[in-house]
Order: sequence, then structure tokens, then C-alpha cells
Amino acid sequence: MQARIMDILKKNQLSVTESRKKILELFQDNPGALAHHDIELKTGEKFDRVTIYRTLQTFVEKGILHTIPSADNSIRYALCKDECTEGHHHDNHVHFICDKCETTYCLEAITVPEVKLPKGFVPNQIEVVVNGKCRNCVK
Amino acid sequence: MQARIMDILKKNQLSVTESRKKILELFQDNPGALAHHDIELKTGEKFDRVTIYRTLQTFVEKGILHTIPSADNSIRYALCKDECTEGHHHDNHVHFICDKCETTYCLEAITVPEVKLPKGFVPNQIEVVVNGKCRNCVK
DNA sequence: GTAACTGCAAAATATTTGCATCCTT
DNA sequence: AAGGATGCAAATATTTTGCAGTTAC
Repeated sequence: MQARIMDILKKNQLSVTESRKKILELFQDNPGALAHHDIELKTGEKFDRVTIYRTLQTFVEKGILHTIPSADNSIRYALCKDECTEGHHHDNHVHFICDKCETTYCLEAITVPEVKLPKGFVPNQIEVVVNGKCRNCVK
Repeated sequence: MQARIMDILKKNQLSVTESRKKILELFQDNPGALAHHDIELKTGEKFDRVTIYRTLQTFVEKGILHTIPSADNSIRYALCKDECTEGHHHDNHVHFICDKCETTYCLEAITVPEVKLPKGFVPNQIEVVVNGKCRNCVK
């Protein structure tokens, strides 16, 4: 686990620091996506808020994390698959946000369906975010 | 135009005030979606920032506007079709955000495709947001 | 006249920037 | 040792809340 984290950092020419290791670890241990605020809590506020901002930004730029759009003003982040490289994301999978437990899942197995656009519109990236009840909350 | 605006407000039991009329008018005149910030600018900062927050919130609650998720921490709002009622939105159309001009379109004609979810996941709402070049920016 | 709405002030929260210090390489 | 990363302070920006005055009905 630790090894994998170091690999990710080194592959992206980032120095291996406490905060980066810890934050990456969080994402690896977590099934879903995390928002800035979650990270602050889960690290026990061990790191400066600013460091978290900068770390997340760096990870997104390097293609280690991707962002998940939401309608509630809190961007969530999730680990990218290996194919992502700097400046080029390939996270064309479906995201699922549970209305009950708020967990955000990256449904890697589900590919984004084709969307037919009107003439003149050229797609670049397609985001699909599904809300509903996740398998743990559908009782 | 004005008549239609009054209709919308009355139908939702909202008193007809300057700010509400003006903001609704903005949405009617605009092809795309608007963020809080856009509205401040387009009204010439005539209304208090707080009033705009409250007006937008009210409109969303009443089903007059819907929100469009985004990955950049700026929620955009767009007019709902008539079928939306208080507490129940039906905006299952595709949203398109232009990478160049930043305009957000509601592609009413394009319905959201079926998405197959893993066992145990029950969908409630599906959001599809496409990024790319719009018909004005594809030269 | 009454309830609803607005504007102002202020609080709470979130985000960004500069800089000195510390850590990684 | 050098460059990069962090933490702190502070500047900005965003969002929320309370309340008094105003407006719609």
C-alpha cells in the first residue's frame, strides 16, 4: 500500500511528504470520493487547510485525482485510474451519489452512454452523475 | 413577456417584486444558464447580493429554476420547463458547457440516456453534463 | 394592516496569496 | 545546497443570519 503511494508520487515527480502520503492514503482506503472538508476531518486537522487546498490542486493537475461535479457547492475528488496522465483525464465512468449516506461512488464498470448532440456541438468530456440510494441504503 | 413572468410568480404564490421580475427576465432573455455571479453583473449590481441568494433559492424550491452541477464550484441555474412543480423537478435533459465561451446550454431535445447501474443501486435522478465546443465556438 | 420581501450589518465560512521556514532530494 | 513544500498571517471572496424598514396585496 505504502509502496503504491510512493510510486504514484514518484511517477509524477512530486516529493514525498507527510501530507501527500496521508491524503493519498485516505483516498485509497475510501471507497468513494472525498470533498475538501471530509479530508480536513479525516486527517484529524493535522494539516493546514492551505496545504490541503494545494495538495488537491496538485493531484488534479497531475492526473492523480479527478473532480466530480455536484450541485451543492462542494467539489468531490476521487482517484483516477492509471490511464490518466498530466493534463489528460480519462475518467469516463459514471458517478453515483447516495441521497442518504452521501457516499460518492465511482462506478468504474459502467461506461458513460453515448449522447447524441445537436448539430454544431462537439463533445470533449461527458459527466454522468446519478443520485439515488446506494446498495447499503436500500434496505 | 412581462405577462409570462407575472404568471410564473403568481402561479407559485410569490409576490411580484422588482428583483424577482428582473431576475426571471434575465433567465428568459438568456439562452443558457447563469451563476450567482453572472446575475450580479447582469443586473448591474442593482440588487443586494443577499436578495439574489434568496431569490435563487426560492425559485429552486418552487421549481422555477433548476441547478446544474459543475466541477468548478459555481452552481449555475436555468429555467425549468412547465412540468416542474414545487419539490419535484423533471429536468432530465442534457446540459452542455462550452469550454470556450463558458455558455451553458440546456439541451431540452436530448433526453438522458439509460444508465445501467450495478445491483443494489437505485437511481433517483441522472445528471448528464457535457463539456466541449458549442456551435458558436466550433469555427 | 399584515405578511412577505428587501437591504444593511455582521457573522461564519471558504479560498487565495505572500512569505519565512522547513523538508526532500 | 537548492528547490520545493508547508504553515502562518492576512487578504479576498462567498454564503448565511438577524433585524429593521419597506413593499405587495
